[in-house]
Amino acid sequence: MPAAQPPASPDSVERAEPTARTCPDPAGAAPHRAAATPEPAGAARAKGRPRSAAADRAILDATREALAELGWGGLTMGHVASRAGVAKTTLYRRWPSKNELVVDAVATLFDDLVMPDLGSLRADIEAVVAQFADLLARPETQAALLALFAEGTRDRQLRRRIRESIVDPQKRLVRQGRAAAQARGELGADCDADSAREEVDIIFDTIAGTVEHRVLVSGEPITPEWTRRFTDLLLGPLLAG
Amino acid sequence: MPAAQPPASPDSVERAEPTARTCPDPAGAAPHRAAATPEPAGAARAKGRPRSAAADRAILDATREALAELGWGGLTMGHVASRAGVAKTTLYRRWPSKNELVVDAVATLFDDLVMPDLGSLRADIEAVVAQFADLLARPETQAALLALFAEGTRDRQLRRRIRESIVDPQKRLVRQGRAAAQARGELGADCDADSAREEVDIIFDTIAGTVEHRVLVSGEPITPEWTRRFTDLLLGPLLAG
DNA sequence: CTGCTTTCGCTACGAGTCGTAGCGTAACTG
DNA sequence: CAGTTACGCTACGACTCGTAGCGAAAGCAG
Repeated sequence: MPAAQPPASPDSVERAEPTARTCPDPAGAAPHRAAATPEPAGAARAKGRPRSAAADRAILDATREALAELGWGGLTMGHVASRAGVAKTTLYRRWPSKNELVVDAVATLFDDLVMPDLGSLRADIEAVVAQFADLLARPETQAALLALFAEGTRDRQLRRRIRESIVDPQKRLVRQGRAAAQARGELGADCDADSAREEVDIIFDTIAGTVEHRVLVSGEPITPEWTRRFTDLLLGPLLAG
Repeated sequence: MPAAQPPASPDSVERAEPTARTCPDPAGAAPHRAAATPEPAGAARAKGRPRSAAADRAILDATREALAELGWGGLTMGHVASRAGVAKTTLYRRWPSKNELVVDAVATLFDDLVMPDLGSLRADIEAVVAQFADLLARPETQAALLALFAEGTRDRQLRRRIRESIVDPQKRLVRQGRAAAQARGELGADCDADSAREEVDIIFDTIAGTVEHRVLVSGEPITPEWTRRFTDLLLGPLLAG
């Protein structure tokens, strides 16, 4: 017996303002295709009915909600579609699979992290660690992050997408913190660009990896006391070098 | 049309020596049951046909092979069963789901990690990091570890099982390294037990989390140069404190 | 206004997996 | 011997996947 789909009032997301462009892939969701079209880039082709920006937002919101409620394993494309008031085919027109959809849905959560510049390197590090811990405490993040990383170990394309959308942008926090500390005189100037980038990478992997492991694997909370001890670990050689 | 199962010679794993006890759960695979049986523990009830230890090994081996070839998402219970030359029901009699099966299949891989005692804390740390990096380079480990951690964020029972079988046992490496360094005089004696345990925890989370993040998320290799710099990070406050 | 193009909601489909049940048989104990 | 448990095998309903086809809607060029 068919008719599994509820009425769901299909007009609920139609006819909305086409303002915010959180659109995942304006030129088609096929990044693995190697420039088959003649025109190189840009050239916003406005032919035919445009894609509903409201549907984009409804889908991404529904994805985050479903992640929080059902977790990674419970999240299905059909579920997201009906929750967003959208047909399943509409999802597949924009994202090739669950993985890419969740990357876009979760990436925005990480944009809220900021480098506060509190006047000392220690205070800045502790503040960022606390922010990251709060982010990892959210159910959407918990459900999505490690599962995405796991999928990324098998799918190079996906891993690249995760890095570009979620991981690498956060390295700005380390760079900003270093710059602020250098301006204060807490840290010396960079010797050369390569060495500086390697140091940023190692500090980033250490902070991100350690906090993730503490929260998501060991399952223990990030207390101010823990943050202080962890910051001790980072500050020792940093201030010395 | 049925007959999807190949002949597979069902006797291939039957009639084998019941020696090695890598058996996952001798008292039944229901750890969530709260001691319903009258007898408290032990009391090896040997009634009826005993479970085939050879089947246990065949299943765990097949699980590791399938993980390496197909990854976490490609691993199905039916696939493991036919690869092990065993009925699917036999799997479900021992493990309630894929998650628990993979925990047992992967746990043994981590037992190979050893604390070498090379004469200095730095050499010991670098050796353990290199071992861990090698372990994380194996496809079975890559496919399983992060996926298990991800599932564990939703399933408390599973997370406990992961910690008890895979994660926590490796803390011995940190304890052994500390003890060796203390014997050499590189480190001072412990003040109290609580403080020592917290320090072991934080060092463990830092090493495990950072190396995992570097290899599995950033996807960059663990070079001797990287290991040296990372060890610098750990040694600074350790030797000072 | 009339075509032309693309998106949309909806339905339907084959393929695959899940976890369970039932059956007859095998293995081991007392 | 009877009693008990594990095993291989088959079959099942429920579910998800990703795709195809349809008619209708929403834009743009003329």
